Amino acid sequence: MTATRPENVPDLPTQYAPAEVEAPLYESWVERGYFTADADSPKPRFAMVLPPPNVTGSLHIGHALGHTLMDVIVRRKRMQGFETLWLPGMDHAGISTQTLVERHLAETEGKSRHDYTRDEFVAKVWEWKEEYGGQILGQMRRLGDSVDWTRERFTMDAGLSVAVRTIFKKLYDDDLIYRAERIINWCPRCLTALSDIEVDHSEDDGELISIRYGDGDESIVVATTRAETMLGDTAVAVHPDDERYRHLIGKPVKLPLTNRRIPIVADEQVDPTFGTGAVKVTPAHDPNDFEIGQRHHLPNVVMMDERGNITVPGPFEGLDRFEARSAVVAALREERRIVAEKRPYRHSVGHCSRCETVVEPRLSLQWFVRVASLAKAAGDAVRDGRTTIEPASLAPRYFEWVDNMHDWCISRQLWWGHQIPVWYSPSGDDVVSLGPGEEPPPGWTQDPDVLDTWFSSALFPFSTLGWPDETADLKRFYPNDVLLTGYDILFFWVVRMMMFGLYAMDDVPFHTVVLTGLIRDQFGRKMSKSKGNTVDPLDWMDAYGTDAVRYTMARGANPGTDVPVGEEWVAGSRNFCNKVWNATRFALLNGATVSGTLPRELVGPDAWIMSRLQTVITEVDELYERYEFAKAADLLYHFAWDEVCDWYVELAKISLAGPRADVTRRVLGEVFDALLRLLHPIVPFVTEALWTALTGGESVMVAPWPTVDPDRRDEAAEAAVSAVQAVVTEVRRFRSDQGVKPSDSVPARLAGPAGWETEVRSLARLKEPGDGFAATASFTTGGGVTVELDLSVDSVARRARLAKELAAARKEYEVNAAKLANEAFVDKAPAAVVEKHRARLAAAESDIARIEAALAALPS
RNA sequence: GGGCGCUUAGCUCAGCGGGAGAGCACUCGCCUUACAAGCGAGGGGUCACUGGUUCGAUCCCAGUAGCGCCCACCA
Repeated sequence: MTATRPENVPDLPTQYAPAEVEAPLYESWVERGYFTADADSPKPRFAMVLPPPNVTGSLHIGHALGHTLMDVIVRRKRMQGFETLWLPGMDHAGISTQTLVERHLAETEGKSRHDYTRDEFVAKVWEWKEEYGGQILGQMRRLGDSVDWTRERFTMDAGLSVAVRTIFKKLYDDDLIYRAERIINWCPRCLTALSDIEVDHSEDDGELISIRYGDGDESIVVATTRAETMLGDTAVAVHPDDERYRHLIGKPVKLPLTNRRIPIVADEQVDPTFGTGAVKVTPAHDPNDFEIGQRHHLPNVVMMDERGNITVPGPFEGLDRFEARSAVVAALREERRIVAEKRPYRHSVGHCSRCETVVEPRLSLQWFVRVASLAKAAGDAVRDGRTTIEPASLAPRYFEWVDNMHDWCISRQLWWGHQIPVWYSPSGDDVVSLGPGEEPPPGWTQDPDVLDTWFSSALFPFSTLGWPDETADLKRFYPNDVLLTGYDILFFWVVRMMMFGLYAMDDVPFHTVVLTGLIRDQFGRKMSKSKGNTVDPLDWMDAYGTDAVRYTMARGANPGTDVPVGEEWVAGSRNFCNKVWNATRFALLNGATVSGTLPRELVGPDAWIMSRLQTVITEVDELYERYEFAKAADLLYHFAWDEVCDWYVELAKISLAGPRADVTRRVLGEVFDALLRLLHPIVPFVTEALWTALTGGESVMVAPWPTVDPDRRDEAAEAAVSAVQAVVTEVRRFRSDQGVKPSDSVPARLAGPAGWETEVRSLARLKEPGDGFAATASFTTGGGVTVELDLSVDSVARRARLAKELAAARKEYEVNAAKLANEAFVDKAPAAVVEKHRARLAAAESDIARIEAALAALPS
């Protein structure tokens, strides 16, 4: 701060205060329209899909990761001159929202959904949405998301509803949607069907009960984990080649606890090696049994209602499925029909992904998407490279899913959602699907069910752009360029967008799928409420600033891998922001400027840092193109801190006091201008505050992305500074070993590195030898620079250091000597490698000589 | 049962054929006039184990032992 303070320089505090800086910036960006895409712009375009958060949601740490990375991508593209569109939206989230509003109504009005008509209830949900929904949108602003708010959409809004009806009718007319009675996953608590992927499987403790059906020679033992479903058995199946049971095939057997007799059938599906090799068949309550039932024309006996209560008349009627299980087992035990019981028996059990209730396979009339052709197309698009998955290692997961996909159950027994656009004639015999604006004949009634939430989410990449209308946006921004999302919703969403995008638009919805990992805690553990290790990103933003949170996210994001985060890391990121703040503050206080010509020829540190900058720009670009966020963040961190702050700023302090001060002021301006622009996508707020202060420009957001100037590369300058760094570090090590205080300036004589003596003296705190200088200590650096100092030496410390260096040098010598003594190595290794080891051997040799001489010269 | 991946410094992770790296943590010394949210210096690793390929392996191959994730209709 010794330099004269330039006029009109903003007065920056010595500590970065995020709360004061961030708040006004975001709204000013929005007001100035920086986020708004222009469909008519002549610029190349870049479009990205935002995974629409649930209307019920609030920003969690996973969003913080995804949104940060997406914002990094889109901010860089914008600076690179692309017309960027990042379209925000929300998902109506059928089951979650309905459940939440039901709970809300119970609490506030003491009423249940059934106290209202369907229309009234849906109106209540909309009221709730207006009042409480969309919290996350404000939080996205806080995080800095540069989304185009003028195009915000909601999956239940009018336009998207038109898209849903349009594609439904198209699929229906193409025979790709059908209604059928199938075994589906049913949640007895949510009272709705679920798709396969809305069921989570876990290994639970159950029981395996072996039951004797029939008596005497014609009896047969079956094993089951669900004893209660025997009330719905309509057969026993065995493998056709199983000698043990061949004589029983086709014969009836009496079903215990009932008056029914059921046939013993032969079916290939039975595994003769499992249990007794005989299996009870309950076609209405098990998907496998249903298939067996179809093949053998067995009746479907439904023995349970939609809540999981037994409906078979008799002693078990009215019991729920779990009560019935023990009651049935007890009754069978009474009749001495239990042959074996294994408890606990661990087996896979499906749970509702929403409420964890054990899912009940249930025979039910539902709507399905026939996925075979759609999934094939989705797979082919990735196979032939029209869409690429980053990282490629996650592509097998995608293929595994699209190649083995079951038909998708899309009907849900809910009120909140897109009602299925199908109408039935009064007799129920005729069915019609109607597109938008089409009216059903009088007296026809609409199917009461709604569509799976993911049905409308799957349309997001084009429904939000106006489809089915041929809008300017749709022509301009479809297909999108990038979709970034967590690998956990690859199946839920990515695959379905691929299917519907290819079907409706005849083109992929996006060219690149970038998959991120999941957030974990600082010990790499999954975050969960039960572990108590969850974090709220907003708390961290309050404590350390948004940029610190964003930087932490970017720094952890290696492609496709999980991202551990911890509070100390956020603090470290905050420190980095503060470092950049103060370094820029230094530049400002010393008159850094971006105006005026930068001389073609630079010398000294100015030439060096400009050369390094070119390399950094090149490397950062390469990393971003490969979605290597962690490495880009790390590279910029080290360039900013280690090179710009620790060396260039210190060297600039020297030139600012000399004749080249004006050039250095200009280079300082150039370097910080570029550095702030390079950092902006990751840490938009602090860079905006600093960049506008430094340059007086409008906004770093719309400043061009730095490009490489090859003429600024200067290998000689880089080599010179490397040599200076080596000498300075050696002198500092010597001082530290010798216990010299940092503030003590030691008289010293040195020659070299040529032309850099002033810099070395300054950085190593060595002063010119005055009258009466006595060289009481000296050493020669690895680079051959001899430094003589007026200093009394602690021989013990010095000897310890030299001994350590000598050991290292000797080891280096031996390793290289051994290699070079190996004829096979010299023969077969590339010449350059051999040469390198020769050079290392020579260096080690001279180091040994130098260190031994220094040791010998030490007083004993 | 299928598929994918991991094991590198105390912790979390990069590196992936020719000299073991980062952040945090740790030790010592410093309020050196941008920054103590800082500065300087330092310590710390038979790169899970066993074989193989190679002139050369943390890196490639095989096996072993742990750990993790995803998918699947095993009663």
